[in-house]
Amino acid sequence: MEKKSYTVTAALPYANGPLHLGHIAGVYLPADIFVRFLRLQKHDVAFICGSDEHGAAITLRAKKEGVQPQEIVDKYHTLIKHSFEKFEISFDIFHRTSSELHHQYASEFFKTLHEKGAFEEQKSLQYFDATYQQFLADRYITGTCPKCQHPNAYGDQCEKCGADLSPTELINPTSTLSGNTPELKETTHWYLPMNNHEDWLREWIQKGSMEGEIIHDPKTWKNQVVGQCMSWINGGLRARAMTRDLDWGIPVPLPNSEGKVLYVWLDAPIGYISATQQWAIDNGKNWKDYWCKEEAKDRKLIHFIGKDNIVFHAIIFPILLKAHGDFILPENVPAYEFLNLEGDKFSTSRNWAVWLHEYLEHYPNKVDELKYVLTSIAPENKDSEFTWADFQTRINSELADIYGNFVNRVTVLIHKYYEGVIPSAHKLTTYDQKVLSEIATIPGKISDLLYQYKIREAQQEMMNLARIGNKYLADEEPWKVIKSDPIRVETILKVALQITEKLALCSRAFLPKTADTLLNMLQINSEDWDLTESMLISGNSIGTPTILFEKITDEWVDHEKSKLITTPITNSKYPIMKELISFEDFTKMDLRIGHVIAAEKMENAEKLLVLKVDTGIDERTIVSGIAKHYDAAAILGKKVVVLMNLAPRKIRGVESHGMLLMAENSEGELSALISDRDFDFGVTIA
RNA sequence: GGCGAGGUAGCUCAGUUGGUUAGAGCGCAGGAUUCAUAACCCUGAGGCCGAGAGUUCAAAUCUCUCUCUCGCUACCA
Repeated sequence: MEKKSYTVTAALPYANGPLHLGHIAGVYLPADIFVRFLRLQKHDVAFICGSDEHGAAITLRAKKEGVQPQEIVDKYHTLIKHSFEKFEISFDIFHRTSSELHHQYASEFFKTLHEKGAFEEQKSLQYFDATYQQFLADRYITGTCPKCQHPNAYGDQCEKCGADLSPTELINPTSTLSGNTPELKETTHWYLPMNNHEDWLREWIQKGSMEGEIIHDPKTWKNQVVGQCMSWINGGLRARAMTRDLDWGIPVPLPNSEGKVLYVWLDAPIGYISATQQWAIDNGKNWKDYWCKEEAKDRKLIHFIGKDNIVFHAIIFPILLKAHGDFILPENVPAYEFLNLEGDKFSTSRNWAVWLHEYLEHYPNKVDELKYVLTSIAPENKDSEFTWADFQTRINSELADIYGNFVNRVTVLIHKYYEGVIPSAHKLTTYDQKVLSEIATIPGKISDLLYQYKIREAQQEMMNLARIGNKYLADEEPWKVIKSDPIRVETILKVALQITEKLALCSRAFLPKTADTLLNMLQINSEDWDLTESMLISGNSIGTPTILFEKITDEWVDHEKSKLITTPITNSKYPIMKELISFEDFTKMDLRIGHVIAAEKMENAEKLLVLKVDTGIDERTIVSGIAKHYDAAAILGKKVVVLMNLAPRKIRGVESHGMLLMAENSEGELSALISDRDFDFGVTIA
């Protein structure tokens, strides 16, 4: 039984930056093509998206720019929404997680799970740092070990005697944040015990079955998705805390949870549901028809995402949906790989990107061109690459030369011979019939491919219509036949126009603007994906020929490439100044020049070096995350600035006493600070 | 470090359960043509299918080792 209705989501963009072409090619454009196609197939579809506006990264960005988090999310929500509109991504709704409705529903969702016992609740007395107004994780507390009297044991463990501890056992506990004595307060944490869900997840992902019933075909899922999920499940899922200590987000809707918000897992994906609710309210629908088991029995839920989001959508969100009980589970999670740009990864921080809003501002009439190119290189099964030279080639030698030129040839000929009036067909030759039956198969081929999420190949099939058309004209040579058999030419051009018609119809999923132009010209108005009979009416006149796609010049390519290299970063690359501190605060820091007398890379760690530093008063071990910038030999013998009196901390099993001070530039590169007068090690800095 | 996914013509990518001369588009070369956006049409040349070993009558496809790329994850105060 073929299901006839769909709820399609596209990953919520995070509202702390604009969209670039990588986002578009790997999520939103494929989803939009799929949805446009489904609508033409007369499926009942809701296409849902919105901006994800919570989380620590946004608060950090707000601090950096010196504004409130709300300002950040308002700015980017608006920018992103407008970009999607101009690029004609046909969401039914583009909502936002900072909305009242979302807050309400996410809270309700949390409460339902809570009532059903989906969480493991842990009440405990936990140390609270009054200065920082936050609860302290175990490792942020040090004190004297009750077993061996070691003075610097951690809240979870004493590495001197190896004892497992809890923070309340420590004698003289100290907060490593403020250095003050923390106070004990009662707090509650809610954990999602994912380990309890391994069995059904395994069956659901590998076999597509739930409680014995097959609900999807796992063969249609991408390798990468099944592979990564099974690797997580086989590795053993762990309980994870569902709350965070943060003041920006959805407050945990339970007592004793001040200062806690719902973690992203219970926030962002619920945004799909709350967005659907808003849309349903606005359009007189029942949102449950799109999400709930009872009401949406035969509905397919599809999540379009990037590959970094696989576990989130194929394991965690399904657990939440199933634990809630009312919901259907995703039928597929088409995950796309990443798009690169001119040989390098897209990078927001390095400004190595083509920003969608800038493209749309400069080239508002080149929407379909960009869609064509991005679909051609959609990263379906592996990372792919965008270059401006390729952009030019694809538009010039494919879109313009094959598609645009074919349409132009047909319309010019009809104007030349019939003053723009559609001629009648007479007797069809076997070649005419062969061509007509060939083009009749194309919508079905595209359809098969799109149901398998193969949008590049599907778009190729659309282009094949133009190729067939060009070949038909070359074979039939109406410009020659007109001299000997003008009646025959009427049939030839009618057939050529039928190819154009089919091309226009198939283009609606991929190149909506172009399709509109063509259908308008041909005076065809159909909401169906395919037509068994042509709707062209002989005697109607078609519009004047226009150039559908202009060629991209070398200057354009050079210009865009040069912009990539020289564009300065939009926001200042210099972080804003931190809060003022008192002189007393400053003098608390003990800074000295140290001499690195031993250095080795820590095993099994990418970024860590274990250093022995002579500080004049002692030789101490410091673990430093600089391995990407200094290998052991390069730092050995160097004089470095050491923060001496930072509370010791165990890093991957090695206790680190103090830290090296490093300069960090906007690229994230590090440089050791060395005194320019070559003072000996051991001197103090003030 | 652990795990997952990739490495196929100059470029962007397909290759279904291992089976005869490894495919497409673009680019390139030659030819034909002029209705058309110096476009279209025909023909052709380009691949040690990342490296090495193994299983098999047969391997791009299965196994192992290595290597490069990307993602997730741990660790970077």
